[in-house]
Amino acid sequence: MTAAVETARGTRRTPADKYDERRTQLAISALETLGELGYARTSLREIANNSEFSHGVVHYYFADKFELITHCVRHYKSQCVTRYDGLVAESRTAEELLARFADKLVETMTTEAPVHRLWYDLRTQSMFEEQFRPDVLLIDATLQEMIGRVVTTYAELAGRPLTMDVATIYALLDGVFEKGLLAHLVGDRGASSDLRARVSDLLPRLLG
Amino acid sequence: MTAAVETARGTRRTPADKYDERRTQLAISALETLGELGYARTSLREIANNSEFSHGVVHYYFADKFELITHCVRHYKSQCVTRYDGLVAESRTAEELLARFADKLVETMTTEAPVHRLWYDLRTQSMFEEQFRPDVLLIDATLQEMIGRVVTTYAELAGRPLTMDVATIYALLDGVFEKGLLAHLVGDRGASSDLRARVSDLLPRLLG
DNA sequence: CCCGCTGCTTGACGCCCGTCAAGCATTGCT
DNA sequence: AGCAATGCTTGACGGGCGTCAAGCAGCGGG
Repeated sequence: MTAAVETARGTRRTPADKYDERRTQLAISALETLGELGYARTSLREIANNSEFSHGVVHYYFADKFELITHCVRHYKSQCVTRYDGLVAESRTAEELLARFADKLVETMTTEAPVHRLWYDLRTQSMFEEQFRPDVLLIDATLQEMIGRVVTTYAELAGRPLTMDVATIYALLDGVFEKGLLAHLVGDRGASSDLRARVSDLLPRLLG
Repeated sequence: MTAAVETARGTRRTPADKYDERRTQLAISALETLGELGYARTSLREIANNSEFSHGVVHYYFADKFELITHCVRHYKSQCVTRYDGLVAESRTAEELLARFADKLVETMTTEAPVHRLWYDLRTQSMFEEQFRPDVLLIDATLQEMIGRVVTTYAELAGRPLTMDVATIYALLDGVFEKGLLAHLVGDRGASSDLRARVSDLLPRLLG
């Protein structure tokens, strides 16, 4: 089984690697299509059309549509976990962290709007379909932890304690971000500055 | 045209009334089905199955699927605008208003979960599909005004000014409610008490 | 009493979906 | 060089969808 074909002595290019690579490649194509059309209107044929493969290949790498989408959201998660870790590690003052965090939120809202609306789409789907819940809840918890690292570092730099639990803070920021994203997508020019202002106003209020 | 059949002298039971009545009746059936299955999985046949009519009747009262769904969301809006007006008018102290508001949020989250997840579903659909945006934005503005009436009254009763604009407050509460709804739907027993606690904690912070 | 209109059902259409089997092309091993 | 396994394409399937046309039932007006 698993006839490894290591070219030299190193562990290079096993068939399993190729396989996983194609799965990820298809998952990326799928994420792009899903981000463009949304879950309801995305078909496997459309995903394949937006890739360099034909529609039948999906069933070579995935058992069914659900396994593909699951693989997609896991890939998405692996990308977004570390999105704010850089500015958390680098910022030296609370004010700097807050400014950079707000800027990053605005940037990701504008430049990665499709993937964010997809996230909200899938999270809402999980309210209807049980199948999605494990992955959605895991990603939601991961995002919450990410936000948690930002705000606890912010509090430490400010030398003052947080007066709210991280889960609630995440809910507040999520509401602000979702409102901003919708405004941005419907063409509201003030969406970016509104988001920045709201985040900049909100975080200082959370300190004791 | 429009041969009115007023029975007595009053304006009673014109054919147009019957027509609108059926439209609303179908819209209610549609809302129930949509709340159960979500937008992506709801078909016109399924809607008709959950009503007392057959699948063809939809096209007698609505031009197409989109017109039906539009009629649905408008009916939904007309129901929810006044949801909190009672407690706004009746509450005599800020504390009473806050407690009743939090209770009402919890109650509506638990007893009307399907229609709320449908609202989040449609709002997310509007991020992808332009057709939905006018109605979604109008409902969102209506909900925001409703929340605005609650919090401004709350501030007046407390004798202290609001230190945040209504749009931002709506975003915060929406984030808290959406998180609560998801938790409730996945079976989290603490969802209700969490929502109540978060709202009870949040509103006092918004006063100067 | 019968006719015609309104309200609803039934059935059919073309389309697109997820899925899968069969076959072709390419690669890599012996 | 020849063969077998791998990787991908093609085409077909059953089914569900939105839509719509034709037809039936029941009621009200002449």
